[in-house]
Amino acid sequence: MFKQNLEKISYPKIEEEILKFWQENKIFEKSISTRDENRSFTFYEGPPTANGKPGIHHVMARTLKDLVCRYKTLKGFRVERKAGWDTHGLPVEIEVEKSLGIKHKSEVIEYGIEKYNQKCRESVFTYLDLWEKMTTRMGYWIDLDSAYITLDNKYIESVWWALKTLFDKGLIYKDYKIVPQDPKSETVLSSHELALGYRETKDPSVYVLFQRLDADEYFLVWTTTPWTLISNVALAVGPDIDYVKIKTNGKVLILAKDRLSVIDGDYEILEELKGKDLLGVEYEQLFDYCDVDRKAFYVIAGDFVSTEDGSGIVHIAPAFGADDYEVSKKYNLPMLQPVTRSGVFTDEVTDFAGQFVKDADNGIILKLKKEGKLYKKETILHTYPFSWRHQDVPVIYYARESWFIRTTSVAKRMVELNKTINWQPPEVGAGRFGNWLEENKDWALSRDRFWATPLPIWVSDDGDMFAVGSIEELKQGFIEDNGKRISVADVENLDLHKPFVDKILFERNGKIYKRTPEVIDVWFDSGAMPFAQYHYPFENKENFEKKFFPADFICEGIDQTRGWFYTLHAIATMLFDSVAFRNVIVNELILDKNGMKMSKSRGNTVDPFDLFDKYGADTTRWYLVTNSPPWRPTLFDEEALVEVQRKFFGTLVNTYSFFALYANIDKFNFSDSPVPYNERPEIDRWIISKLNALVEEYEKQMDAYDVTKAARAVSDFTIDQLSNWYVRRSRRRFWKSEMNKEKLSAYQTLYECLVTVAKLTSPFAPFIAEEIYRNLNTVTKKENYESVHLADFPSITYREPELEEKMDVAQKVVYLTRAIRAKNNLKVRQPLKRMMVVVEKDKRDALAKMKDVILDEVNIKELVVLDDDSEIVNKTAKANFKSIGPKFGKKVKAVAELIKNFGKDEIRRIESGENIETEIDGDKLLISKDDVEIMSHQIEGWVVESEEGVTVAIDTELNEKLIEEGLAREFVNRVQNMRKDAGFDVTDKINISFTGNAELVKAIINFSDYISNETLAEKLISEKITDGGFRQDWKIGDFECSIRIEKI
RNA sequence: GGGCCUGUAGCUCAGAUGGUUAGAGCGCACGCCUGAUAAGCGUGAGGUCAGUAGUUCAAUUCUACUCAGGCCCA
Repeated sequence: MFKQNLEKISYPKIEEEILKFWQENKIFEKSISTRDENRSFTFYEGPPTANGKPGIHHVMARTLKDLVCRYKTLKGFRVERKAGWDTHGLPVEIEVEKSLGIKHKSEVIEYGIEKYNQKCRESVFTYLDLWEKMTTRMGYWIDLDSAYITLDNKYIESVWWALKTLFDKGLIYKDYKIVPQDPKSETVLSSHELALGYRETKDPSVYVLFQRLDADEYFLVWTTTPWTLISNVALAVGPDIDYVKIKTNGKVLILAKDRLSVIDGDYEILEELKGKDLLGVEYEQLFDYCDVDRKAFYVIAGDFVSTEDGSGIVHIAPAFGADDYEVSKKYNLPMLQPVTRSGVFTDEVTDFAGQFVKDADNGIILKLKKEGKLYKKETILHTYPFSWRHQDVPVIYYARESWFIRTTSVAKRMVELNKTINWQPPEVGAGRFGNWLEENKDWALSRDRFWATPLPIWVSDDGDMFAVGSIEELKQGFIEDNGKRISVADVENLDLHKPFVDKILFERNGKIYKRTPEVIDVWFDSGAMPFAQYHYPFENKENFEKKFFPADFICEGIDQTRGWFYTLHAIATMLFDSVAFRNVIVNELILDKNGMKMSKSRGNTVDPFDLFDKYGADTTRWYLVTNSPPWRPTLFDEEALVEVQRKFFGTLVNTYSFFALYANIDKFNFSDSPVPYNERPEIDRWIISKLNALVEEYEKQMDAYDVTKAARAVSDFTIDQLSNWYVRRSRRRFWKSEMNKEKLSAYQTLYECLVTVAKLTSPFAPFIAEEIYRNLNTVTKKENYESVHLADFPSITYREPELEEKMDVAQKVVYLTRAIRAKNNLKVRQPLKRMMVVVEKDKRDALAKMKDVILDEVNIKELVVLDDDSEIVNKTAKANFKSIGPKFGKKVKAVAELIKNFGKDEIRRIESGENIETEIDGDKLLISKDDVEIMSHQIEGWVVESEEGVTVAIDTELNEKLIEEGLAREFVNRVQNMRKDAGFDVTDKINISFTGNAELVKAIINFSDYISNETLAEKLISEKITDGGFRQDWKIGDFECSIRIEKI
């Protein structure tokens, strides 16, 4: 027996059962182990940080990942996929700091790094349970048991191997760089971290006067960071920019000519000069807190100087700006940095010592004003980065010694390799990611924090250094305990984190080497996952090189462009001169219904678990994939989920239920051999052909990673073709009591459609697909798979394109006919005498063949295919612009008008292939057949409807017989409704008694065979209705009528 | 300020190598159909295809600019 009443079970409940089934029967494991080892499809899981709650956008990314992997499995690939967790880094530390009430980095040291890192380690797994639950519940198949975890020694060892390799290649170096840093955590921010904090803010915008040493003149200089003025060492001008010397308010000022608009009040231009004329001019130090050890305080050239804002003269503070630092190296300028790492002025700056630099702005401006060095002060609104973890803490650009990876040395290669990656959507790869690579800057690798992979570089007092690339090498080091050296090899439970690794020393050539204290950017951890997840090169060397690298497919959110996508790509390029991934789907954000970003503070987030409980994971997954392409921002709308469930899943399940209901009645179990396709009725061949067309389309889209189109195609087929046409049209064949070849063919056909649709649906909605597949296959045992996810992708078995086209025509005619009936208030139950169809010649044959389908569908007795040159067809002509456009150019409009006015005669001539000669503006023109579209819109005296070359007309005249038949149909309809209301089974036989007026009774009697047959009535008696049975009163047309039915 | 994307019906989305009737679903109104369907079908109302300019015989489609939204980068 096929399982029945599927439509009455809740989706979440089915899903729970399927989950149990998968688990108990290890279906996921089998979906890998049963696939050929030599046909691997490699997928990389981007490790989420498990210390935050999973949200709906994670469901989106995971759905995409899962469905591609499941699809590839269907296609016979072996898709091994390991889960992974990102466990290091500042986000983890921030959480721990919060819980410990730590506000500043120094407090961590007081608290104890060992204890602190232990807390970090513990906190990482706070949400792991939730993540695993979500992963399992949504049906995301990934190996959670063998998940890679970035804090594991093995993982770190692989990362160290990578770092040592880069170090030995000379790609890691130490330098000053101006880096954005979070003054609160005293930590350098990576560009991706920095990006999180940009927001609009008000800052002072001040114009400052720098006095020339050689003249009583002033340079007018603009800045939005007054606190950096204390560290000023030079002024930069654009050598080719025009400057002016002006007299205003009794002072002589120098500024760019294009910036004169910043001058308040009247001025007089004294002199015009080029920037290069100013080079070398010395000026008086603005504030004298700091001494310099080199020549400073003069005008230099800077190519970054613009006249878009400010005064065209840029103040240079090498410690606090990237451009500043670059240019200062060129001129060998001193660097003044009277600011601590936490953004506070040092004692040197006596007036502002201990003040946070941004807070000192006002005081500095006041001092300038007092000393007459301020020209004017305004406030500007601009975007400025703030710390992404500490609200209202502005990022400070600061010169720090840092370790860098020389990614610029492979920048070109990265660009080249990127061109071989298939990005979905392509513009992210070519545009966003490509541009980022073009502008590549060296990767700031080090972080002065605690909970991360330690940088494995050991340095001696004289600056000699080496990198350690394995635990084996580390064992050559020692630690000191009470003055005794203990070899690392003898240490139990090695932990490759701080503070332990900091205790390890090496002695080489009589020198002692100590580890540099920094840890590394967590993004290096995740970028190293292709090899680190397999502990390469210490283990799995062969498999890695053969199978696990590079990935065939990855998928993450757009926010990973500069994050994981970049680090994967950069590391793979540097280490293996290869891409890290061949195909990538980039998914966009999920916004709320109103297009707002979802965030905890807005309270508009969606809890995935709620959705799973309410609608099921399948519905959620299907919705996310089909609503809009994943690489477009999705506006999340819960009501649309309801619709998805009703429309697609409802229809699919009902189609299955229909099949199950009748297959059980007929004891169909597919034990007979299949009826050859070419022996099946037309409608069966048609749906099988359509089904195969769907498989083709699906495969094409999936292989192009356009998963939305693939899923939409499945949905359209299921709803429009399978359910609303095939099943509806074929219902009667299933009702028939006797089993014959024709009926067998119907069962086999519908069965095949359901199994195939289940397979195509399975990557997207793995639960319901499993349910349907198993319900079918367990009974028939047609395939030897215990799960749809172990099955093979359907192969193309049968196509009959001409038949598909024919049915298209028939469907079009039916739709038009129904439109006429609707417009003229002619119920479909009322049979009509005749319809006429006018079509183009090449479709006439198709139409004739589809006659029966059409007539049955629209309840009309006769179909006349009309010759379109028949007298009663009225034709009009229309210009074919595609043809006349290129031919007649400017005369198009006149020609079109001419064609529109063609009469019967011209149309006939054109149709017979004759050219029509005409004259416009004195030029002779020839209008040929291709230039004209002939339409047969009207048939004289008939109601018509037409569309794209098909015109349908129906004869609305009724006769007595037709009216009687209409009444009989109405009667059947009432009886059927009663059967349903009475709760009779579809196979129950009944007796009917009825009363009504003479006309109705006559109709019923005349059509009694038809009525009995339709309603499974043994007796159909016109009599006074007595008590008993199930009775209802009806109005049929204008007639009253009472009906009683009883089960026999 | 720069880069990329988006703007089509009240809402969510299709589509168009440039061609004269721009589609679907939801919602609304009316009607139909129902022996699987808490379904389905039809009709109707609803669109200056964001705006402006240009190229062209012809632009919603191509180009430029503008506006609005989003993301990324400064």
